[in-house]
Amino acid sequence: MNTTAKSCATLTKRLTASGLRPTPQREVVFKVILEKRDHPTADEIFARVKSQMPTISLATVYNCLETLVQCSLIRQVNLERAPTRYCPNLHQHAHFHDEATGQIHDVDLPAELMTQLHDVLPAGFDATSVELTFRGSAKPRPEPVLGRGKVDSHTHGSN
Amino acid sequence: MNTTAKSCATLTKRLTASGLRPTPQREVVFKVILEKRDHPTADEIFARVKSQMPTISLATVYNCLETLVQCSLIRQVNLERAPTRYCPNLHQHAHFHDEATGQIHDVDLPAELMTQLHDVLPAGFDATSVELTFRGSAKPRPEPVLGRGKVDSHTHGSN
DNA sequence: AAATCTGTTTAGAATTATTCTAAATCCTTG
DNA sequence: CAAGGATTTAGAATAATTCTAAACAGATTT
Repeated sequence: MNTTAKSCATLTKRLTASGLRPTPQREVVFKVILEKRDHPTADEIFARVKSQMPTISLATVYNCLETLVQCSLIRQVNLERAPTRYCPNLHQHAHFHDEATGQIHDVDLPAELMTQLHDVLPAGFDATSVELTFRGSAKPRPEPVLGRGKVDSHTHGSN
Repeated sequence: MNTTAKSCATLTKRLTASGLRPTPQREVVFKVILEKRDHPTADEIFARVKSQMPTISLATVYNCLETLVQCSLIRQVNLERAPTRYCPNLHQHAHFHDEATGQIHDVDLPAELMTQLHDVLPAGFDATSVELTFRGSAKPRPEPVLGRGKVDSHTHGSN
């Protein structure tokens, strides 16, 4: 079973579980996001999708994205005052926004740190989600990975 | 020296340090944000400011806010797809966004945790700022403060 | 198969926060 | 006082997103 088929199965499962239909539009939007593992805006996704399905409308892309987010198949990333971006990486991770290049990098968050983050909340505060964003600049690294932490490999959990 | 006079002095100092002028508009916008320590939008600030200075324009409020943010006199808070909010609390803190009420609460972040956050970044990644936002719901607490952490008192550093 | 029903897609209009523009005004300094 | 740069202002412009209402699709019932 290849990745596309697998993710398509996941999509169908999640959608039907919520009483929603696995439409061709939803499939292609999801596929496009998984394919190129960056953090595209709705417009960029629209452009990529149109080459495969020229009749799709921007409104549909927005609809599909909302659905996919609701089904926890993708994540939404809100930066500054910029258009929303979408992220296929479902692992717990933070975002590093390189202000020089505009690029967004995923940064792994150790489970231990997540625990500590939640412990920072006073009693009575129940967080359903945490968003952590760094802003700054990243030096280009000639070597693969040599840091203290590591940049997430963007895998879409196979579970 | 009362708080208003003090913060006004800070404002003047910071502005002139950047070659900017301490105008009445900038003063009143800053004052209004310090007065009611919530997280107002530009529109809300505009409304509050207009009662004191009826001739001010919304564009000016936006201009002033941008200036104040640049001088690190206030902080900008970006939530979801909602209008930008502004925050007078300059302590290192996170935000808790109560989805039920729409309210935003400041949450203190221990310096120790900040260090750990920065340590999560791979080498070559230099963060100039960190934004941490929790989303969820907060149970109303009848008692003052009883949590593990504590809700920030919103003070505007007197240094 | 026709009729129905619900969910989905679509194009385009509408909304809305924010930024831009260009003119008027205000300070500061010569 | 005149000149010059910064600031304010009203209103227009922009741009991301949402809304609307009609068309469509696919499953289910008759």
